Amino acid sequence: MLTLKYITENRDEAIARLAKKHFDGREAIDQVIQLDNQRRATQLKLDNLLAEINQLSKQVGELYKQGKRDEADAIKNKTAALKEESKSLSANMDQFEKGITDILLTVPNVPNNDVPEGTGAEDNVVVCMGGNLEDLPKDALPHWELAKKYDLIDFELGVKISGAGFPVYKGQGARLQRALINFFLDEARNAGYLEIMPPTVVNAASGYGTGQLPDKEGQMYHAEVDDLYLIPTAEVPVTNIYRDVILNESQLPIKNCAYTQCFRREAGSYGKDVRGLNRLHEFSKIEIVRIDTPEHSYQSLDEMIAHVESLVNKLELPYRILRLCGGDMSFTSSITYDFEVYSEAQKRWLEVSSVSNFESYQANRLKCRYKGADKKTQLCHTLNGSALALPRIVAALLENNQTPEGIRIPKALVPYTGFEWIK
RNA sequence: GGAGAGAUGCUCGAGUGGUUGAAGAGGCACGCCUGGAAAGCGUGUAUACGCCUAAAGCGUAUCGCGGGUUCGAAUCCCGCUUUCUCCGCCA
Repeated sequence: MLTLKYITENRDEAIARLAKKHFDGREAIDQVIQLDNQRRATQLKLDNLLAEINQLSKQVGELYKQGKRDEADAIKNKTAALKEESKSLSANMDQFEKGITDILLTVPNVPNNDVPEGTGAEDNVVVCMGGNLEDLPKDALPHWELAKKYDLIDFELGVKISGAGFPVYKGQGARLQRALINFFLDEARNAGYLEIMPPTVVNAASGYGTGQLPDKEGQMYHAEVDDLYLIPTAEVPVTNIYRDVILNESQLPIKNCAYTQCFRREAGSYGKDVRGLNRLHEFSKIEIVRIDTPEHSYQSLDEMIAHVESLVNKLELPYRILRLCGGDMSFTSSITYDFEVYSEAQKRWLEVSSVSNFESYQANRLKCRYKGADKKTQLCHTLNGSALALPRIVAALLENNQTPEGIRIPKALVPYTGFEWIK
């Protein structure tokens, strides 16, 4: 969430920047400012009152030591009234603070100035294109047909075991999954990321830390008996490593990567978007996460984009990079770049990665701070990106590399798959 | 799942009702000393919020978390979380 300090000191700027996300922040921000004023006034009163009580209590101790019981009892009566007052002031404080937090949780992050104006996907800006668009024969098959033809993925079997959106990978299909996971992890490690294997279920505090709760509650699977959530991305457990942590500036930037299965309920999805591998309830993803200083976080973002770009290049996939417009960005992001690969057989672009800088928005909820050379403690910037999500990469690989002889595996991947062709 | 014992600052560790934000030791930082280093000596070493234009300073809160008792709680009581030991179960 945005910091109270930013909102109270930059009211007009915050409102103007939020407008780019098509969020009308006027009411929320003015309410926050008003509650903050009440909070300050109340704290001043409360602090003074508590100081008085502390003073009197010390006197009581002294008087008892000196044996002056009557004087001590007189002061005791005095503090009783003060204490009643402090209780009600303290209750007010809690209310003001809760009110402020509740509102701040509903206010999205302010977008970076480079974020383009726009309301939806059609307004995103293509900043870069790469790779070669393959010429496929007219009878080219979509990946769900190829998966069946070569017996790589069994969607119906998944329905039987779990439900729609839980495919079963078999034979070369399963080996391709494992190969991609290892390939992506090795590439990340070579780029300096520390490999993490985190839990795939998290508690509510972690959900709040990265912002999945409360606003995306319905998108996560929830194990109610134990009040645990299945993670929608490794971002959640990995970023929460740094919850309530004060780092030293010399540790930054922190670079972590993790492979996990990801679980998404995808309530409300339908149609061609969910065909085959395009949208699943469970899928594999390698995530890269960085914690950095405000001064360096945009260089980190560039490095992350370059890393993801190197992956799609090595996989020989045609791709484009989009800078998302204000209307298409996520709630918590300050700036987001999407990677899409082209699926020749489906004639559409498939999103395979999303790389974002959250600036201090996530860090503020996480209380992830660092101490610089000047001994000052301040909020970190957090960033993350997929590097990469498997299903749509698999879809594009199968579709774009289909030939009459079988499906060709890109060179970079062969050492991992152990086979050059899917036949 | 059952029984018992713990949880104190960067770390170790003292503290069982009254200037205890917290002894002592270690670590770390800075300074002195030294040709240089070690040793030694000195100083400093949490976070959040508030007051103040700001700094300095002051106030409040924080000894796993949340509540309670009390004029006053790290210390007493209740609930929760978590760690360890033993028993049970188990990949």
